[in-house]
Amino acid sequence: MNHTERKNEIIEASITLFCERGLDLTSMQDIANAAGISKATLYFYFDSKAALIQEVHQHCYQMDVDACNFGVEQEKTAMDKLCRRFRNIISYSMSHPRESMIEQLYTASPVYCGMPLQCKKEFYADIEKIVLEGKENGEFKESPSWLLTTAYYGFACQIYLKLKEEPSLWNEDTFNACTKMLRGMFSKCAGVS
Amino acid sequence: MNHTERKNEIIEASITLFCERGLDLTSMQDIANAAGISKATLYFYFDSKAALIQEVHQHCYQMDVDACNFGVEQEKTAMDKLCRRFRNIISYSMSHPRESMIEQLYTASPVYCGMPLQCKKEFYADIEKIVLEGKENGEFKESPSWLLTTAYYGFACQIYLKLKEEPSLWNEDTFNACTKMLRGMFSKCAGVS
Amino acid sequence: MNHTERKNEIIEASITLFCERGLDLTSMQDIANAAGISKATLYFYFDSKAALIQEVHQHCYQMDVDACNFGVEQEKTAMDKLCRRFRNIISYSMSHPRESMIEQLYTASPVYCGMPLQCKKEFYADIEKIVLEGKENGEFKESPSWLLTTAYYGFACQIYLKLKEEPSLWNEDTFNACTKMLRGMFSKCAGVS
Amino acid sequence: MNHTERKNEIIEASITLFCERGLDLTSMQDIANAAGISKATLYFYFDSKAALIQEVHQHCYQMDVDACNFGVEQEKTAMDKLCRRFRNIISYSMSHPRESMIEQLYTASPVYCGMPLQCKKEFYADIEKIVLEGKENGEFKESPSWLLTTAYYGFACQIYLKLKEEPSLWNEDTFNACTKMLRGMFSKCAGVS
DNA sequence: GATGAATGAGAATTCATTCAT
DNA sequence: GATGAATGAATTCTCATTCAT
Repeated sequence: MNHTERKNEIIEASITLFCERGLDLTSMQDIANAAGISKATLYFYFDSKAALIQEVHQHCYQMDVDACNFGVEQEKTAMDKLCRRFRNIISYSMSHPRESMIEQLYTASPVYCGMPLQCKKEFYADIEKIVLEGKENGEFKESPSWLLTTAYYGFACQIYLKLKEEPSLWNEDTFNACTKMLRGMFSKCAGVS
Repeated sequence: MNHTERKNEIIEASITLFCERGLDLTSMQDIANAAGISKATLYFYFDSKAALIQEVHQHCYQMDVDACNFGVEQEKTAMDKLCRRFRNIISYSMSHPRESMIEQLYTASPVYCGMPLQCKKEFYADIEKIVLEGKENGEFKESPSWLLTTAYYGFACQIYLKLKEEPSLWNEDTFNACTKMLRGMFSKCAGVS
Repeated sequence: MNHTERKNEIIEASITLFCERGLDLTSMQDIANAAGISKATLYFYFDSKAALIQEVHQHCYQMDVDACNFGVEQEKTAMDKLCRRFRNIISYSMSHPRESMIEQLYTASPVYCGMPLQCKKEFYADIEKIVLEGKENGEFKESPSWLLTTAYYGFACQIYLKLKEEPSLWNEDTFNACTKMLRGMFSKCAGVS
Repeated sequence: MNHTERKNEIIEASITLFCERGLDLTSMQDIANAAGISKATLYFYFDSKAALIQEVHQHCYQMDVDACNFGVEQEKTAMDKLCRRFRNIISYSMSHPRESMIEQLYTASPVYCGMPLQCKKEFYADIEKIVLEGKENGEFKESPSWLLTTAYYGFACQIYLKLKEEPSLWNEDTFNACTKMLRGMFSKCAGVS
């Protein structure tokens, strides 16, 4: 096993433990044990616990960002892109509950992540790009783009949290109901009643 | 100072520290120091750190629930109730950032709160009641009530997180834009385009 | 046993261990064991190892300063004062070898004591006062007072180190030979040959 | 670079680090980094940290011994030899502060050097030889030769320590004042007043 | 010759909790 | 009610040393 492989193994073990006990209550000893190496060896791969957490989060975050963008560009309308992206978010999160949780743990920690939204920059940028596109071509409401972006993000995250607790709710009907709500939120004509 | 007053003082000190360092990295000694009492005395008021965290969260959660429901019943339509409730959420959170953060910290912790959504039961119940009312009287979409409830909750939470980082964004225009989006999400006629 | 007594007990235990193994190779665990308390209790009395070392050194240094000055003021001539002081230095060091060694260990450490001579300020000041007195009343050489002071201090310290390794050398004859040398070093009339 | 050159490079790096952090708080890793080699390679050149310290000290000590004896034999009187030696000591120490400090660190350590004076054998022997010569030919006092030797050594060492902190004090006047004191200490006729 | 990888032992320090006073 | 004193267990991190390659 080479350096990178061993490092990934440690990251994998860390992810599992962090999800079970949280970042702070998981000790380096716990991680070393789970990875089948000594504590000292753990420090050979990561300079400190903070550095390990950083890398673990980066690993999970990057997977998430990539998964969410998959196939989005091929959709034609901005609305279709948002919906595709939504499906990606949920699919990825449902199939990677541990990685998703790492992101939540990291984001929630006042110690490791001071600015919750700052540390999700790429996410916000990717969504906002679609929002701006939708506003420019007249698909979307006149609402400020930060608001549309934030609303979309909150919608998606919360739906995921719900589905995580009751996975059986995730099916094509649910997805359709979600897109209907997204259209209501974003489409120019909607909500003026 | 009587028992309850002193207890509240400890809770206040805890809230501040928990926000700065997180639940796990704040020690009982830190709290005792901040409250101006000895560590041993702290244990006179709270059986354990877990119990203290529990009470601190309960304190914050209850304030939040009460603040969010304020005046909601007096609104006529379900939509108006949701909007009123939304304004309450944001107003309360903006004026009580520490208490709001405690809720986030608690909810995010896999140790103290296993089921994130379960520990927000009242919240969900209160929202769902309005949602059901709206569906019954034909105001709202046919979407499953759990979805409407979840979407509303995610929308509100995320908007707050954004406003927390940029408080100047919170004004009447923003509120109007939010209600427009909420109508789009919930109103029967919207988003069918 | 009250706080101060227990603290002194810890200092005593520390002195012994530091002499045997040096400052850095004596662990807080070693000290706790020797003092018959737990490591955590040790930290109740001293904030850190550095603080403990500081206090241990201060304790030893103060004893030394006091012992060396004993009876010096009652001597008439500056030369007699220097000789009396010399006898004090040797007597104290011979009867307190551990405390003397602590001073050497501390002074020699680039970590704990950056400026060796600075941390012996009182010593130098006490000697220099006598030197200046001797120069003013014409007893001593015209040599710079820093030189006389330094020479005296070096002389005394090294004699002690020798006597420590061969204690049987310390007797009245030796003392007389020493005073003869001191007179040679300091007296105006001497060394001009 | 051959074996010896590389070894000397390691010794050089060690000297610098030992002076900054002391013997015990300098790690083999620190030294390897400073020498630009891996920790494992370091063990190719030195069997253990103790062996490295031993060699580093020996290196510094030998330089010191050689420098101090330079030209001494060519002086005629024992007194001139002592003075020449004194100048050598100070000159060497001032131009090799790191090497001098290594000797102090080593001598002060109860772990590496149990008998401080024993480990300076050559020094003592070299000085005592001159002292005996001076006593035999009637130049020096009748004082025991160990005392004269020790006094000389202490005088020289302490003057150096002072000059190290204030190098500007070292000039020809100071040297003359020192020789005057040495004469006072050693010359038969002096200090009998 | 050189080094990446590994580790057992141990370092300083902290923590939640207890209890006699 | 309040606290000084105490501690076992755990935490992060380091160190000298080894060995297969």
